[in-house]
Amino acid sequence: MRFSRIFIPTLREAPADAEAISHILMLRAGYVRQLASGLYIYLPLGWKVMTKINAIIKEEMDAIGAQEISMPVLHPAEIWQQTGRWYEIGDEMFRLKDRGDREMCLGMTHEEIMTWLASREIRSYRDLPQIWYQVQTKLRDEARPKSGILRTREFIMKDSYSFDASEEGLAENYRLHANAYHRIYERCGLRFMMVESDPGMMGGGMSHEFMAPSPAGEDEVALCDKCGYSANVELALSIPLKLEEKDWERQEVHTPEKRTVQEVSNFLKLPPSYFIKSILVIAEKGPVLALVRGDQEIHEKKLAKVIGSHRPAQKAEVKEILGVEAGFIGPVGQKVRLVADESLKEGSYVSGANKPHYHLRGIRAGRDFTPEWHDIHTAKAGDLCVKCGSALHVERVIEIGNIFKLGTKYSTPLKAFFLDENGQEKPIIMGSYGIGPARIAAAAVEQNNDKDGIVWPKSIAPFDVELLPLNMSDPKTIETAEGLYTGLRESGLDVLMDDRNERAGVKFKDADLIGIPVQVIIGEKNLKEGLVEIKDRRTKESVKVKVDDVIEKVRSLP
RNA sequence: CGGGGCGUAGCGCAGCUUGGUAGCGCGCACGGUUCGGGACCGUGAAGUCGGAGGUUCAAAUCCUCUCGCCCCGACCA
Repeated sequence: MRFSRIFIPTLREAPADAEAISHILMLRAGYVRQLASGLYIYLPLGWKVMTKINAIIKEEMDAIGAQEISMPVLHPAEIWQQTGRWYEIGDEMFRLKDRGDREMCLGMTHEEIMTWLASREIRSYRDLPQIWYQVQTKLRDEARPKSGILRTREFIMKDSYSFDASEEGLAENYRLHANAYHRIYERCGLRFMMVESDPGMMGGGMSHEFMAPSPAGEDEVALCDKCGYSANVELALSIPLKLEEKDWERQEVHTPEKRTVQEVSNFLKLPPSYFIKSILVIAEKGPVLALVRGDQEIHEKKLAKVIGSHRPAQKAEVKEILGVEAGFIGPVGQKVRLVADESLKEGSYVSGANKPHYHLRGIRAGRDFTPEWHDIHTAKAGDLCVKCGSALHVERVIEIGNIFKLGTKYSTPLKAFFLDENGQEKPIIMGSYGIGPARIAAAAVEQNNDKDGIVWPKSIAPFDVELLPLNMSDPKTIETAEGLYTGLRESGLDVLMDDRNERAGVKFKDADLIGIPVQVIIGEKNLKEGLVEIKDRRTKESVKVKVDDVIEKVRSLP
């Protein structure tokens, strides 16, 4: 492709509302433009990248026997009502009515529709297993779209669904998908990891997420270098560091106006870890007092798994329910439901005395209060691994894919049954598996850039090579560039030639911004000796080679 | 949904406090000089100042409402 004929609107300055590096660079380099919040246009370069990523995904899906199909984006409400998700999912689902006043929605995922298809077409164990997939647009009315194409309201997703007669079959398809995903991300040149994750509203059993480390990510994972334990912090288990045992008598201490753990900690000259943080929340079934060690944070999702959805209590509610103002509350003597983090099982602690301006020192679980025990603290760096006991670290990541074992969550309500060898009717056992190609692209940019722009991994770069004839008024330069342009293309490479009548500096700047991995620089002086320069975008190192050797040299690059 | 910020030419911004003919840089068009890391000179086109209402002789500027976008949080198949 000739630069003069492809639309690449590069910008010298980034639009002020872009913050994430990938967002800034993709705007500046002319890959994408924003239509509205969470809605993006892919320009020619951006779409080429997406096409390459999708091609890799499709190859690997086909390789595990998955079959590509295509489903509508517009769905009748009825099917979603049958699984209950029509009611469970809130504002995130785009809903509308057709001219006949029938309720419809825009597809945010396709478990329902895939299962509907299976329910009509699959009758026998002989029809199983199946893997169906599509690369198709999803719509979700996100509460807060952000970071350019990382979180949008409309996005392309590769979603696949497995259908099996047995749990063993599901396990095999789950494993096949995990392997395929590894290959996909490797081929896309990403640093990534697979971690345990919370199935959330997808339901079903096991699930894993594929995560690309990046400060731009929205998730955090806890990792153990020693044994390989890795999990989203939403469910990561960890053991907070043990405390030196205190041999306190149970005793009230006067703590005037000292309310927060930090204030009392400073006042009593005791580390926060010797305190019990008591937080009152209001769940659907009533108030719950949640307890964690003073140096820990409660993880809302972990707590929600125990007590259901909940909200923090307001100050007036604390006074009314616990009989004491916030700041001096504690578990001892309270009648409300107590849910405590397991790290509090042992040891002697300080908590609020349920009496204004007093705290209680020397309280022990089991003797002074009896809570339900759960892991409700947020795993943090330095905590110990529950599997091997060595220190965990925590990393910020971009979620680039996930895999779920669904079991019969969708097949049962949608009556997707098959007859087994014995003529018994059974629900199909399902899995679902998603990849966001735009997130792969964004993660690739987040992980591969420098002060001058993007440095694409070779496999997903919009072009393989960029030719830079520097002086377009020099006939010899043009002749050489045209020759190489034809030759490189004939050798199977995708070539961008900057044939614009621009100064060298402009071409260099744009080439670095756009980030094509290999640059072939055709300058007048080198040409007099029959040489051109081949430059690596990542290292900025270049070698001079004879014009005749360029094609072979470029093709031999890793 | 809660908190914060911002809407002035394609992009980046100034002007608003203290109301009085809408500006700067980049980009864009044309002419000339230049030509290996975002050139220079000259000429020029381009803006309902997000929108509506109000105050005023007069509103980008003051007031009210509203829409949009970004960030933090909540939420997130």
